[in-house]
Amino acid sequence: MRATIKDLAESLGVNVGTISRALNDKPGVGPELRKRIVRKAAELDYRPNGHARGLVTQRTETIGLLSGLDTHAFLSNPFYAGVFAGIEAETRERNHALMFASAAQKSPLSLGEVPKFVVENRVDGLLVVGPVEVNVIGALQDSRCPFVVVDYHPAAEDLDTVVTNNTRGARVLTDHLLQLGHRHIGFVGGAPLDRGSYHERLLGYREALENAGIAYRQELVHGAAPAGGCESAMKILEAEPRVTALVACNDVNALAAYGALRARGLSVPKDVSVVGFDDVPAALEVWPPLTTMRVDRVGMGRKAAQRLFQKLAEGNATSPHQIVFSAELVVRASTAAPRK
Amino acid sequence: MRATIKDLAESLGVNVGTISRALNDKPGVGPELRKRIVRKAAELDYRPNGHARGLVTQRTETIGLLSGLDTHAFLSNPFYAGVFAGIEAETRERNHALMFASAAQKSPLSLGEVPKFVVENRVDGLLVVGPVEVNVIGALQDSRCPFVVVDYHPAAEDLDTVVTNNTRGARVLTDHLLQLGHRHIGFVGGAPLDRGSYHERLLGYREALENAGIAYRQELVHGAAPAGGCESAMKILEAEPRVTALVACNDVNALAAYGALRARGLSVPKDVSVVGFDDVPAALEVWPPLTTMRVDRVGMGRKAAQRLFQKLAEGNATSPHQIVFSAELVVRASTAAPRK
DNA sequence: TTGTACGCGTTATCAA
DNA sequence: TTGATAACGCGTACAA
Repeated sequence: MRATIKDLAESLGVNVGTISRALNDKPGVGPELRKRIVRKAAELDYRPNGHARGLVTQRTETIGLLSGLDTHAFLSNPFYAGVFAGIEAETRERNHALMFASAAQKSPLSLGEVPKFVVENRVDGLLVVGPVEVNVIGALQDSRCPFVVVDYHPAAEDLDTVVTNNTRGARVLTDHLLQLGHRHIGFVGGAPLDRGSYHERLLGYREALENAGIAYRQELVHGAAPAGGCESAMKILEAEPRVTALVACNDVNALAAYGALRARGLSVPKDVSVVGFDDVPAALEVWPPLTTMRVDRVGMGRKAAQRLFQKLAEGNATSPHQIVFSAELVVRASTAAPRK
Repeated sequence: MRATIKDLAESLGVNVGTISRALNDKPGVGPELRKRIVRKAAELDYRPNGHARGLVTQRTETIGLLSGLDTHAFLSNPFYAGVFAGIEAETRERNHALMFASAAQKSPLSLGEVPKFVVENRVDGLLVVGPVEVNVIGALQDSRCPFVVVDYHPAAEDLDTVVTNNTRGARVLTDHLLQLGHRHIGFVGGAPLDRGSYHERLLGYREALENAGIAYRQELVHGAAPAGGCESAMKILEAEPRVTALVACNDVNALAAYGALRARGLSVPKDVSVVGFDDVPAALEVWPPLTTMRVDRVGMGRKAAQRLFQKLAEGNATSPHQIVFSAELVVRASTAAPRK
């Protein structure tokens, strides 16, 4: 059994209150006694019990990370893995612990329930990563637990968010293809496509087309299942064989589309150019290396955590910030002028 | 402010003890009163405070996940992502929360410090995933916090572990190459290579070679940095241009080796066959699809969590179990007979 | 069946 | 500067 503050007090013949003050660097303890207490604490390997402390201070020094996606899908996506890593780094540096939970579709959380660790007051604040059901956002607001949303910005909600400029990014990518001379350009989607980042990227694709005077065609847009880029690309090529370029909602789906093209005997970029989004490590390892938008995913995670800590310090009363990260076009070998 | 058990008691005119019994399904409450209490609790949205409960029960209904690697490296590896997902699923189904921390090289944890959430009694048990410093294992044993190690088995320690049969797997892979007729086979390593899974895979590679009467050559083995498969493959090919096959310590490094081969104008599998380990999703998406060992990583995570819960139930006194998962050879298009 | 009261390990507010 | 003691919110023996 680990030593408690009481053991420490008894072994030194002083009061527990004094121990507490000494170890928490509060005034009101003689320098000599303080020395003795600190030494004895190290000797007994005393560590304050988190629950007891949390009970009285109402702070847990813990923050929660809530994924909008199913856990496996979340972690398999290098983008989210980077955000997670950034959050973890910032959290660790501030001496806070990190809890994880997922509010995926089918889970009770998606019905507007708040994660266990929130209702039980075991986290000081929450980082919501990725598209979550709107119910969840509502429940969170009711819970009065400070939170910041990363990579998602529900329309018409005034929240603290950290997002990428998705629409602009997709427009830049599509413009790149248009400038190369492409006219028949498909969009390989992801799930969900009706909201969140992929939706915004679809919007950017559409904007770029319309600016170029090219009609938006529903049948050139496909994708609902997570990591279903291969299937989506297949469907697009069936619907319109003249397609010479594909904009994918992210790198993972872009690389999956490579497979579909290979299966049809089409080569990248000679027959079809492909662009992705996120610049995941694999984008550089495949052949041909993928043209994509680079996003500072670790930085986004860090920034979101920083904002959350700021809210915690300021008492959750500050007006919401919307922080936008810009993505940067990285041209590689997966894009070229269309054939002939 | 969230309602406490006291609020609930007062609003019903009964005692807090009765409330506690009613809500925890303990005997000693009349069915009628119990009904009223349950209804009122729902009405006030009462949830017991985790700290207060943890303080008295000495259980937190939380388990910790400790990564042996740096967080980014950990999450970027689909193998570990799968283990994480399995752990999360099992944990969630048992109504426990999950905390995450990393005991990477440079962190104070690696010097034998135990994670904050362990010393503060905020987790009931711990899952250690991947190769950790031996100091950490020692500290954990001293802490008397029940734990299970996944994908790592320190030599000469009698621990609860869940691992893959790495040596056998690498032998199977190498035998596959030998049967195809390869004689000059390199090994693309990873970090760490002196212990843990990659070390065991190296052993299996070595065993297979020696069984086939082929001398083990130090210069055909390279790799220390994480995800340094490209660089390692380069060095091996420089050291011995006659190499016709590469065994990689995992799929991620195998795919990185593809890049090195492309850079030298070598084609897979015509010039050089490549095999990986883990069967990550990308192994199927690249060209050519990778011959590899399939590992049930989600199952390993689940199993480890199950074992941990079993230990918690049985009071940590049971003798350690070593659970070994077998990997399965998946032959795809990245392997063929050597040229000529 | 219900109520009382103690204790879990801290921090914080008083007195001394 | 130090000590005593009351919270914090809950579970649980024990008494009624």
